[in-house]
Amino acid sequence: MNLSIAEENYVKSIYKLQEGDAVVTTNALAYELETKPASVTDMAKKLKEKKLIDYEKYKGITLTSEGRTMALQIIRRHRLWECFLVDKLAFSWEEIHELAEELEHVRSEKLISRLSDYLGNPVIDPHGDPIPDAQGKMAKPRPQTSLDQANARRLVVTAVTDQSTALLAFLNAKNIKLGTQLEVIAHYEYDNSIEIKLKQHPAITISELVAKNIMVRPV
Amino acid sequence: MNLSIAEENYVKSIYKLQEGDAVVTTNALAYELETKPASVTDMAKKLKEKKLIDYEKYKGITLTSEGRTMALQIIRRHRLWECFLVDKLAFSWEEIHELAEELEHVRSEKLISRLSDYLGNPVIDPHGDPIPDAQGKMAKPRPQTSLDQANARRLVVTAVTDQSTALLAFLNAKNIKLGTQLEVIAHYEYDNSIEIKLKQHPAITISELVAKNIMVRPV
DNA sequence: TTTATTATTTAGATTTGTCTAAATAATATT
DNA sequence: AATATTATTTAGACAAATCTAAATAATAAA
Ligand SMILES: [Mn+2]
Ligand SMILES: [Mn+2]
Ligand SMILES: [Mn+2]
Ligand SMILES: [Mn+2]
Repeated sequence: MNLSIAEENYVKSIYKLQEGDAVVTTNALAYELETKPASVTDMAKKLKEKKLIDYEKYKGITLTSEGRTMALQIIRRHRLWECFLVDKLAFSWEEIHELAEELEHVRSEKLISRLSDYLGNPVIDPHGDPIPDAQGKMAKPRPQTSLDQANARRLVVTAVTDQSTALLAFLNAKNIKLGTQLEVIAHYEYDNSIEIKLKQHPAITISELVAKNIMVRPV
Repeated sequence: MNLSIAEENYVKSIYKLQEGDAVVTTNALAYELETKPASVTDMAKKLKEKKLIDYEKYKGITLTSEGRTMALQIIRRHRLWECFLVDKLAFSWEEIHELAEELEHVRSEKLISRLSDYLGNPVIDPHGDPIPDAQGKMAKPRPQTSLDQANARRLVVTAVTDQSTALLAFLNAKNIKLGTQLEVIAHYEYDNSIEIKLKQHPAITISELVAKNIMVRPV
């Protein structure tokens, strides 16, 4: 089945909001896609018709297995293009999401399999997210927690859950990237901010919001 | 001004059919875009409104200088992606046009300038067509003629004017590519076919239609 | 358990890009 | 010059994707 660009964006967003099994609400999807709830309802009917989602009025949306397959293909294309932009064209991680948002809609199995080979068949993208293979299988991410909930002291950054330019630019300014090792110095109860130290850098304090979006594992 | 994908395809096709200065007819454009004349008339009104073409009822279409600028940008993107597909992903020249037809619509100055750098700022694409630079300037192609009109005996292939998979696959089968040197053995008046010989290959006879689409210059 | 609030859907429009069929203009033929 | 043919445009329709405003359902608060 051949999806339009709009349909692909819906399917991808539903996958993202589902996080495994949860039901996706009309409002949440409208917010994610920066559109209006009425538009989501319209599209939900179409996607149901195409058997990509399960949907009953007022009951929310979930992907069918066919829909999930579609989503994983789109995500694969998105993340491979992100790798290309960073590895080959020297873009930095906050610039690539928007571009990949468009490149992901060029549908060609052959193009993507060649691109993957060319990049050395990477399994994680520049934000630390796993890349599905041609069959839709993803490397199960190694156990990781958000920085605000980590209890070990010495940690390594494994992913970033918010790909907004604002957060990524902030992390650039603080020299935090994937693989960066850091040490937790203190938790401040008052605002849940966290003091951390990177090698060769003075200690800095980051807000709870930032900490929630940095994924880490014990080094 | 931001063009839709459909508008970009129209502008590019108009540029192609204009060949410098000629007026483009409604029918010719409909044929080129595989659409209907009525659709072309509708779009012509929109493009005129956006000042990308000069158009008066029944008088045909020409690009304004703004339209030409747009066309050259799209062509630049198209041809750079073609280079990428051949040079980096090892596609062959008959597979790339369709893919570039989609990739060309990802609009990002920065992406294209990085891609161009990455490819070594090529000035001709895999079909021998010149690539406009960021300002829209193209290397004036070295004087070349179609094989059926060449009068020198020893020639080198410089471009192919028809990018159809059918022709390109034929040329592959006959080991003819850009840079291939060949010798004209005979012209046959009856059907205007031409006998040619490539080094290390037996002589072959090619039809007038093929010869018309192979561009050459004296070696 | 009513009532108020929030979430979702429907009704009806709009924009973009396309189409078919019919009308009109331009060009070619007799 | 009249007629036939071809090219182009118009009229009216349609599908996709979106929107606003109004109606309805679900949920929370009183
Ligand atoms: Mn997208
Ligand atoms: Mn990513
Ligand atoms: Mn195109
Ligand atoms: Mn080309």
